[in-house]
Amino acid sequence: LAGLALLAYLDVSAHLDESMTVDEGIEAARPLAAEIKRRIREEYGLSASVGISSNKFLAKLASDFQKPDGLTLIKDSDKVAFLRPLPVSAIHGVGPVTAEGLRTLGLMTIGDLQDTSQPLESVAGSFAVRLRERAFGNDDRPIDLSDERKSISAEHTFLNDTDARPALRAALKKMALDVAQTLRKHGVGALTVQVKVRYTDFTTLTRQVRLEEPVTTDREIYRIACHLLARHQLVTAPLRLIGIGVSTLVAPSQQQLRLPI
DNA sequence: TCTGGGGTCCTAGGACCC
DNA sequence: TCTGGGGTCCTAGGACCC
Repeated sequence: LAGLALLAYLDVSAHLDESMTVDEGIEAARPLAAEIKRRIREEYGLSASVGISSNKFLAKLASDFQKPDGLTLIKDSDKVAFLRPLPVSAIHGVGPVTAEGLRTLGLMTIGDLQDTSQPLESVAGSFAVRLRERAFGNDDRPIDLSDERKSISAEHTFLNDTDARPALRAALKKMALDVAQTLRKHGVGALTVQVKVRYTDFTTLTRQVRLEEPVTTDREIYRIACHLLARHQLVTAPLRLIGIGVSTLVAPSQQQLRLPI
């Protein structure tokens, strides 16, 4: 049976008494969390892990803490100590590359991050500022309620690497159709079309083009994808993967406005 | 995870404009 | 003709997340 994981954030701060301290507010949310867990079990027969804290970063960390069926609170007064022993990779946004970069600076745990005065820009770029904030449990990201899509894509990895044109065309047509259907579902067109290829040695290239008018149909997307592949001569060796993506999503009927002069 | 698929965000260089 | 600087758009690639 396949697993399915869902994550949701709930901002209940507006329902708390103004006079409460942050820690009192976190504690006050406990009955609500217990009720949510109870109803998920009752209505869906599923367990859920809930984390309660003062921001999204800590709430997610808390929900991961006691994985199956947990309910974890991280109080503001405890957060710095709670974070100290955790590896830097526990911070959302720190993957293998950043973790290795931090390791070369001698920084393995979040506690190391709290204690260091070294500049972190060399390994984390503009993320360095947020990285230091997270190390102390600070995070001011709001809950994002918009469901706006920035891009839509489809890709296919072949069982056996291929440069056979019929196989590539068939894959491109299917992906163009998938992308066009998603565009239609969201009621948008795309001003940018991208192709992606990956070769046997895992080298991956992308090429894109910016259009004057948004595309909406699978035929247009397919045609532009073929054009990009040809123009940049991307199919000179067998492909392991081929993909199509669209971005710069706009209203489909958008017309170029002309000023009457 | 010797590597699947669909996303977001960031960076850096070049073109182009003022 | 070369000199500056700043801003925006486009393109390509990479890190990261789920």
